[in-house]
Amino acid sequence: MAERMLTNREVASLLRRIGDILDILGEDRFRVQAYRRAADNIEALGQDLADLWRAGQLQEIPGVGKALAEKLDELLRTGRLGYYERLQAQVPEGVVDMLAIPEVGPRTARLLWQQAGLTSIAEVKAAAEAGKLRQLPGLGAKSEANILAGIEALARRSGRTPLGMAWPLAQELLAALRATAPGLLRAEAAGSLRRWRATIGDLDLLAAAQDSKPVMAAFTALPQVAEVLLSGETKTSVRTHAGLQADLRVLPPDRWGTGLQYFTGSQAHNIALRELALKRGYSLSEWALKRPDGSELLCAEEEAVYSALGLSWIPPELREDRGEIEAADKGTLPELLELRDMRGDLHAHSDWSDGAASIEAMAEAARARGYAYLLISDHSQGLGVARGLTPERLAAQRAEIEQLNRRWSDFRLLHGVEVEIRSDGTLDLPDETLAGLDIVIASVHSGLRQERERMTARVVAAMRNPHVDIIGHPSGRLIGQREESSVDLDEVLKVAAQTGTVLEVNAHPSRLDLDDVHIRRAVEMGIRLAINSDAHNPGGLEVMVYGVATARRGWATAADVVNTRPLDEVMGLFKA
DNA sequence: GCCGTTTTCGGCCCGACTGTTTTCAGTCG
Repeated sequence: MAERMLTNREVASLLRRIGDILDILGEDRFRVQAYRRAADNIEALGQDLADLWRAGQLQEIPGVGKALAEKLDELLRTGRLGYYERLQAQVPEGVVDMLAIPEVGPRTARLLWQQAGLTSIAEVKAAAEAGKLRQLPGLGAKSEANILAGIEALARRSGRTPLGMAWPLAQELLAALRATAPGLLRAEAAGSLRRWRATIGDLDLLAAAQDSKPVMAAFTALPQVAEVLLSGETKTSVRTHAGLQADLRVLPPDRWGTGLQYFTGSQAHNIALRELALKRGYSLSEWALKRPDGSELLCAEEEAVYSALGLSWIPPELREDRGEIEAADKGTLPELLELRDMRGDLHAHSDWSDGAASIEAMAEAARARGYAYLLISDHSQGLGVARGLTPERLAAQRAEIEQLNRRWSDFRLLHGVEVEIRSDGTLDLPDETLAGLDIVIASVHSGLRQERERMTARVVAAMRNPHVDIIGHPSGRLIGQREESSVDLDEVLKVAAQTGTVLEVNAHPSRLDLDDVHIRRAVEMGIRLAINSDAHNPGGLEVMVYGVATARRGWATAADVVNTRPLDEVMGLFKA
């Protein structure tokens, strides 16, 4: 067995790398796609690939057949893959890296390598600057400039943008477009924004108008636009001053349904849906459902697209080709959780620790949202930077909360704490203190770089403490800033299923932790979730919408989430 | 490479846009 079991992500990235090399070598594109598809599905597992391997169930993963199962077996058994190593010997690493340059695909990378002898992005840049690329067959001065611009964009780009930053930007662009574009009938965000993915590549916007030209003109004239990247009759791409790329597609209103369906994606969902359409006698594109005789079935609404294919409408959050089409076909899609199902928030801070507002202000903000309860869960003593609370200050805080609770008949403050899970796995407050609180969240904030076994043991120890009710932001990731800790979430889920510990879906857009993939696995395992804002000021409660969307991406229903329940049920749940 | 209520062989989504082309290849989503 390998010294250290490879993570799903590491395996997926190796498979993608194989796909890239095969692509550059000019292999059959469906073989290339097979590696990429398998990589996606392994990343979407939510449980350790190694577990499936031990159970002999690798081929149950969609897109993994006999050949890939054999390769995965070798990889998991030995930590190496001979096939990959032989491929690596054929194409220099720097050539594979060139695929990351916008405008450079497999054919161009191969051309740059074999015809010009370039083997790294740096060499391509130097050659472009020296005007040597334009001499290559099929490339001209414009291509050379585009490649150079692509390399610069690559260096500038910091990867995908967190949902919490992209969403407001998209709304701003849409509002500006609605205000200025002549003849605009509808305009909405599509793409990964509409699917509420945790991170966004480009902003995908869709508009309906009889005449696209004035809409395109208004779009490129928006003050947010820094540069027009490409513009055609139905599609325009721009770079905004914020650095994000935004794509606008314009369609006539009677084709809005197929257009929105197409532009929402995901690509994998669209491919699977279009394959199904072919089986059911249609060719599906953004323009229409086309019958074999060439006649078109136009769909002004998205529901009509799915129903024409015999499917129930699929919520955008589920459109990742992870079984949603089969479920829609059988009529077994889950009734997803809605924002309005949320009756309270079980993670909020006040100015007793590192929050910015009084308990009273936080309570009134929660009441204004229509909540029936709010858990005040300030940090514990060990987190010095957050002015964490000692047992004595917690007792004083309890008195204030009891005082405030006399005020309302329709709302209740709950008293809790977000207790530190210390490096050795012990908790930062004594059991007798924890026993006196309504709900205890246990979280890791320090020692995040511990190795996997120790980190996992810490969290598991906390879960086994009978006073701990919820594990806060279980993976510790900060999107775009910090990878998740080394904690073995697979093990955490297994223990949660035993102990009944609730796992948090931290709704802050920089966390979204648990992520969608592990939420889905938790739901399958019957683990209860709490979707919490982790608010540090009254406005912070508003991030709940991101947490709900992430839970929806994990196929969660209201029944899976404890803070959809009324106060008495919640209290009963945590007392037990 | 995978996959199968039309197939175990022969399929594998579909279209927009650009650049370098005289009709199409490459890239992207």
